[in-house]
Amino acid sequence: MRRVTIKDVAAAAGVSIGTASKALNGQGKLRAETRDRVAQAAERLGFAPNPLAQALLTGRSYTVGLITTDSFGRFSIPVMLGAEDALGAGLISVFMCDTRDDPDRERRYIEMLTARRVDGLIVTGRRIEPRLAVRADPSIPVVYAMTQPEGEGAAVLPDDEGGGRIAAEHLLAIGRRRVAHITGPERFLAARLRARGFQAALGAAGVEPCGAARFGEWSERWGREAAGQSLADRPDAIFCGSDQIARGVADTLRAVGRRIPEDVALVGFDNWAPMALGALPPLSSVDMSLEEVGRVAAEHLLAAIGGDRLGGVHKVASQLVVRESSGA
Amino acid sequence: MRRVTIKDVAAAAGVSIGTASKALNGQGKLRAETRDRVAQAAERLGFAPNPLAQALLTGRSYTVGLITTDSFGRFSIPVMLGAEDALGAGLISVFMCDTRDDPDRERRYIEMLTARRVDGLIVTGRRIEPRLAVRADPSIPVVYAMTQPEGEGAAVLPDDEGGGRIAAEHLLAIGRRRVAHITGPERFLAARLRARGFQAALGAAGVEPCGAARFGEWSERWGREAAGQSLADRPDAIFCGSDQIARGVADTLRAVGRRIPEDVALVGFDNWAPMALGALPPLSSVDMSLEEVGRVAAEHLLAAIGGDRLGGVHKVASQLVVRESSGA
DNA sequence: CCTATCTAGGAAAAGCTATTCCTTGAATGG
DNA sequence: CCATTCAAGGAATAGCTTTTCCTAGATAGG
Repeated sequence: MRRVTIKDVAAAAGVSIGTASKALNGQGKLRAETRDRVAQAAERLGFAPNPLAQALLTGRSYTVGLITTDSFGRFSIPVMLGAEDALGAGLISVFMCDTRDDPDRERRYIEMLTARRVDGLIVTGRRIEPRLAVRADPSIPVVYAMTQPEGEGAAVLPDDEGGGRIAAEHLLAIGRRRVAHITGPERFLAARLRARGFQAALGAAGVEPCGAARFGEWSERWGREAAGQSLADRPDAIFCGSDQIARGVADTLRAVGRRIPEDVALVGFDNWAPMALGALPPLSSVDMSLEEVGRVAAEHLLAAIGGDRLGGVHKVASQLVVRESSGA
Repeated sequence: MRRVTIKDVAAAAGVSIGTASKALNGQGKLRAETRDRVAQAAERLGFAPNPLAQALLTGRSYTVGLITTDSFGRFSIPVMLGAEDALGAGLISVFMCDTRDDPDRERRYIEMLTARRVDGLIVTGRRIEPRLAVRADPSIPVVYAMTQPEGEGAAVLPDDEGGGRIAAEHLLAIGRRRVAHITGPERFLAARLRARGFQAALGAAGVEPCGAARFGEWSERWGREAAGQSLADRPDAIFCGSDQIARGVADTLRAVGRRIPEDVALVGFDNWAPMALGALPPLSSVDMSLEEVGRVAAEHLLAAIGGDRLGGVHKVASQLVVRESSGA
């Protein structure tokens, strides 16, 4: 049960194999009648060109490598889905590569992908600080999604600073003036950016932050603990650096009898559905639109593959999803 | 900057290209000195064979398709990581395919993968009921991971029934005799299996379940609600069908002043780290070893690619992770 | 010394497609 | 009527590797 090749199509249509190729690709000078005959033969035989042969000949494989450094964690998944979606629409297949932050694995993957003649690379993963740029054949375009490479390199990032800003603006808009901030480790760039956007928005409204930003961990435990400390400042709203933190905060508030949102409004970050929806009450949260980040990254990559020069950093706007923890 | 081909190696070593190939692959009859010369030339030039050409010629591409029906959700991710891990060790690359449960997308992916001459397929995804078998070229082996196909087909599944059993056995072992069960929708095969294993283990110990199994949703909200109902039965332990349900249950127990685990012990299901660890207190939970499921599926696939006949259904044992919600 | 056998390695085909260059026949223009 | 141009399609090449088959030389045996 051999697969049908263009040779079979050519024979069935009574033309040479070069002619069959031209007919199917709309190239060269052929009579319309001939084109039709070839097209019908191809249809009848169920012909599909062999991508391997095409790639070998043309140098374009219609594949890209999707490299993640953090084992497709909670954040890279949506990015990767968005990317795969945008690429799939362009009929490009995706090689999945999980480097686990191991430079050696990364090197091997890059070699493999280069050997397989991928048309481009998308690199994604957790970001603490700008990551080392992937060292690949410079002729193959690379787009970073959600991570920023050192030095040069095209990147698509969520807008953490903007996310902090819209959270603050929302809390101000619903009338809160004593707004505290509890967030993750300060060594995370994302945590610093969110805090900066948050403070900038308060400052623009002439409001002082309610106590200094509390940096800690991304965990519920830290949320519970920090909320306890924060209560001394008598906040009427708390902006949390993650939904997990927000849940911890909510636990403590409930335990001491503060009502959410009447006494203290709460806004989380990540809009992680099972966390945000399962909370009591359901959490307002900033959504970084990670799928969109992936989609945009893929589009940039497609443009680069198409020959456009790659640009610098592109930020995708975050969006606030309002639920009961901050009114609504 | 052309890539170096075997032709370059052959020229550098002063042999024909066929001879170079044999030298590099350990085939044919060659003098040891010649082999070395070729090997050194290849090394010096940094030669790596073109997988496209190899695949075109031999029909083996050293790629497999990884198809998920549920957008690489929380359950398919670990499976896919385990599979990728096992395959990567075998130097096989993975095409990522997200069908979103759309038969049309699935068909297109299968076509694409077949055209690209993948050596095999792994199908994974949410499982409510046995899924329709993927209709692919019967010459290419398929292994289902975490989903079971209708009729024939090799599958690797987590052991839901065993998971229910070990949860019950653990609760019995710590002295609980009034054990209730709150779980997800009854239409999920997994929910029914867990309940069955749970009841079987109780029965084997001569213990009556504390009230009938409560089927509902996989959500915290359902956990809160069902826990309220269940309290009338005065349970001293509750086995929950998911960690989310367990968290809801914990909320209610706390709200009515029942201590965990002193008054009521709790065991969840999934061992979903952020949920289980963030809970108050941290949850004991059944871990389905999904990475292992993926790994085993990949190994089965590799065996099938290697020519072994594919077997039937293989179950991977679940494991109980004990945390504070049930003693320890 | 001649033939059979073995060794080392070369030539060529197969796997499949896209493109460049040619060829052939017809049509057009002078 | 002859030369030129154009249309239609064929032949061949490139892209890269592996394997089969073959050849040339050497060695061994009779």
